[in-house]
Amino acid sequence: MRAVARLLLIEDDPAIRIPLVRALHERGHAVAAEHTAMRGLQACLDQRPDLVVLDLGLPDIDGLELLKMLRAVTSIPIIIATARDGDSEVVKGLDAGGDDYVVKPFTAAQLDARIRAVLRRAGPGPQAPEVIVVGDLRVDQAARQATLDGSALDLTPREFDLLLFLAARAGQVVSKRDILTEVWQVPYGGADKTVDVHLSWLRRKLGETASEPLYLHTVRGVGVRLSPPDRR
Amino acid sequence: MRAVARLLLIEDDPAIRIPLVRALHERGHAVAAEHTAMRGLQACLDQRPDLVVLDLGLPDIDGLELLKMLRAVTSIPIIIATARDGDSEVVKGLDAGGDDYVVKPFTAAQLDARIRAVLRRAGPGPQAPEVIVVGDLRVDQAARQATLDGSALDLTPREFDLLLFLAARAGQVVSKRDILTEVWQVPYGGADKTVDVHLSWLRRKLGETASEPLYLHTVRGVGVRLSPPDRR
DNA sequence: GGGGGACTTAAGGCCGGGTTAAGGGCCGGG
DNA sequence: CCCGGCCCTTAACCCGGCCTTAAGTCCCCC
Repeated sequence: MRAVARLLLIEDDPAIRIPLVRALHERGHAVAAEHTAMRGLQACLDQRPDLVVLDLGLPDIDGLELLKMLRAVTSIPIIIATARDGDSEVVKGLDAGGDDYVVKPFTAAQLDARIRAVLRRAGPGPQAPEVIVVGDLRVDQAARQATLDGSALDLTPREFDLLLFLAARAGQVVSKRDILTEVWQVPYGGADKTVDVHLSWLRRKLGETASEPLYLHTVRGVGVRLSPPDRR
Repeated sequence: MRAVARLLLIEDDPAIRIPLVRALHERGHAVAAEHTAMRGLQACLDQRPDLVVLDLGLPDIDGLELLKMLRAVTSIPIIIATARDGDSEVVKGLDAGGDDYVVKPFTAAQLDARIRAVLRRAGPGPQAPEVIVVGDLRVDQAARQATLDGSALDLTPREFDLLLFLAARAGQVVSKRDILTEVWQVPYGGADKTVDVHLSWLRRKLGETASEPLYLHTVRGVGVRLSPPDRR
């Protein structure tokens, strides 16, 4: 787990927000705070926090709507912290994608414990081993280095990120939209030709072309898949 | 996610246990129940449930101790459901390894929502490859790849969609009307000849013809059925 | 024997993806 | 502070394959 978790608190009431930021900070978290849904959404995309604490009663957009918007683009852990204590509210909040739901008033100690519980479960997430091996391709995450048949590949940062993303999902088809949002960190953009260009360069460095693929198989209409070459 | 989650409820009070088992079962879970910590531990090791709902006030061993014992050997999601509502109790429960903490009395709806939230986050364990197998034919949904006798089939997007649609309904006759609306996504079109053409190409790639079918059996006047070849 | 549904093959248009080249921005070094 | 290089983006063009439409033939069933 990360030494210090980066939290984002989205809460409009200063009487709650300010002391809560202080309390969470004292408990060893790095805390950012926003007071509207739109600013919270923006901060979420910019900062990529480890966890979001979300109030439902926001001035501009209802928190449930914001939650659904966030869930459309990210799987960041989200804890709902709100005054709405109705049973159906809790169910709706959790089903909309919330990881936990605490009702005001709550103590900082309990919120902190719930934060730690959620982070513990979400943390390792998609088990990211140090080095991913696909066929004769090795991708070393920590060293940010990839080798093919034992010889190092000279990759640019984006190329490595792209290769790492694909290697972590080896055997599965990945859409270019997913690549764009996850690797390029853009919420939604039409210009996915950039991905094509980088794929092309990656292919060249892998010693293959789109028409004679070894590792990067394009699945027309869907995306690309990284899988070991057919030995025949 | 699994079609149906296998839950284990550890709760000594029959006045709570019995209706709760019933309520969770009605909500689509497979529920087992134990009334002591030791039996719960044993059941946990034997059955390997997908999630445990744990009461803290058990007759033989305190629930917190049981939680720590479980955490020493497994990472199964555990939701604590108890009457102890003290703040420090919640913190201790979560820090001991609980994934969530609900205080009695709670509704079955809320517990169910929390169960779903925790399961969603704990996710499909290692991996859940969605592969459909019919005879020597394998259809891998995530990889969008089909293999026959172990060798990969080179299918076009529509061909794969068609094969997947049929494989998901293996053994059943599917009308071309259904294929047209589901695979081609057209509300209603008379030109279902396109389906015939694709079926023909699919047959060729499967190494069969309509007169010598292996997997794709046409049912005249009704539609087509995908089923394993007769071994002779 | 006739009719109709089904299968196959052929041809053409269209769209998605690949590759290359040029331009601009950022960063490090001189 | 300036310069140079690397890297990313954008744009343009090309290419190939896939889907559709059309037409012909077969075969089953009436």
